Amino acid sequence: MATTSVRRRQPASLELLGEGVLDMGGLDDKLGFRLRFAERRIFREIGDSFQAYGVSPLLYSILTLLSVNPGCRQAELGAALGVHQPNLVEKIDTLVSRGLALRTPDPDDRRANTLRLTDAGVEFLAELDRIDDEVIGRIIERVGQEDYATLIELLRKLA
Amino acid sequence: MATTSVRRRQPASLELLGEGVLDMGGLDDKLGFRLRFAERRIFREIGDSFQAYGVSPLLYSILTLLSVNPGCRQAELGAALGVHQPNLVEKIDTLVSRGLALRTPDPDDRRANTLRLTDAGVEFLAELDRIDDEVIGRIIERVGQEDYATLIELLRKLA
DNA sequence: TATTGTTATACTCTATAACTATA
DNA sequence: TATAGTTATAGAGTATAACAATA
Repeated sequence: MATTSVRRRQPASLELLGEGVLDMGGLDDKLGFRLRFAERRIFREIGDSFQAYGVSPLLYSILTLLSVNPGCRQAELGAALGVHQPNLVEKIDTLVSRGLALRTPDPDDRRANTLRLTDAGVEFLAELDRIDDEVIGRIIERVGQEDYATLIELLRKLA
Repeated sequence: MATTSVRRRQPASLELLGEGVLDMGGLDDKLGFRLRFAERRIFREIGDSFQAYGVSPLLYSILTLLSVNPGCRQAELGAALGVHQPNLVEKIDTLVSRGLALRTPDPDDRRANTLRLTDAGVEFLAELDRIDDEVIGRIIERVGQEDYATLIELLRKLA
């Protein structure tokens, strides 16, 4: 056990190290730590690709669900994504103000809104899907098709 | 303690649904989505258990590294954890103000501080470790020892 | 010049209480 | 009473620029 600190210089780009600087004390074998690192890595890859379009991973997932569930309500969207309603309002506002989605009062229940993509939204999502496919393709290339599928299966089992 | 009827005025715990409400349009087969769900689930389990101690998963990881690397610098800690230095300052402040860690000027380099746990910090971490073991034990029980190990291995490969 | 720690700032995601207008 | 959406607010975690002291 190290009684004095290991003198390592280099601050260096955070994303490249993570480990190798200090004794990780078993931390790097823990599920929480590995999940955090993996999520950051993947979200950075996807997020960087989406950044030019002003879209976060969450916004992309909202667009995806709206495209498959036209006319759904905000409450349903929030439940499906695991996002609290108050946090969804601003996201929908963004999509509406950018002309990508419509928020229409539900005639059957005047408390509710129904959501759907505009034509511009459909087109926009198609472009994002193309980019997402590229990114995922690179990831699969890196870890292999089989491990990729196993990983998704295990993550599903976990949560 | 929850035997009395708990009045649920709120959206009925988002964490239990996630899917099953809408057509997920393949979103639930995507790595980013699954990582987000899994990380939230695990961090909630760990975070809930730590909440009574006023400790977040990140703070726990800091305590762990300090215990194994006494005398390390803030820059080293940040690099090992993938946390930018400005974001680390407040965390260290917290630990110091709670009497769990010491921030001592490095006599060899007067720009730097060296960090180490106090006796109270060591004791505190031991208690947190005990709780963490319990939580991880439950998770392993849920997914099985083999899948748990595979998952960590694949996450490491991914990031 | 470069690095350590720091301040300030901002953005994303998440969380809860409380309001409104309906139901 | 309960629900759908909203407002306001708060807390994590993460990101960059810039500064003082030191190397």
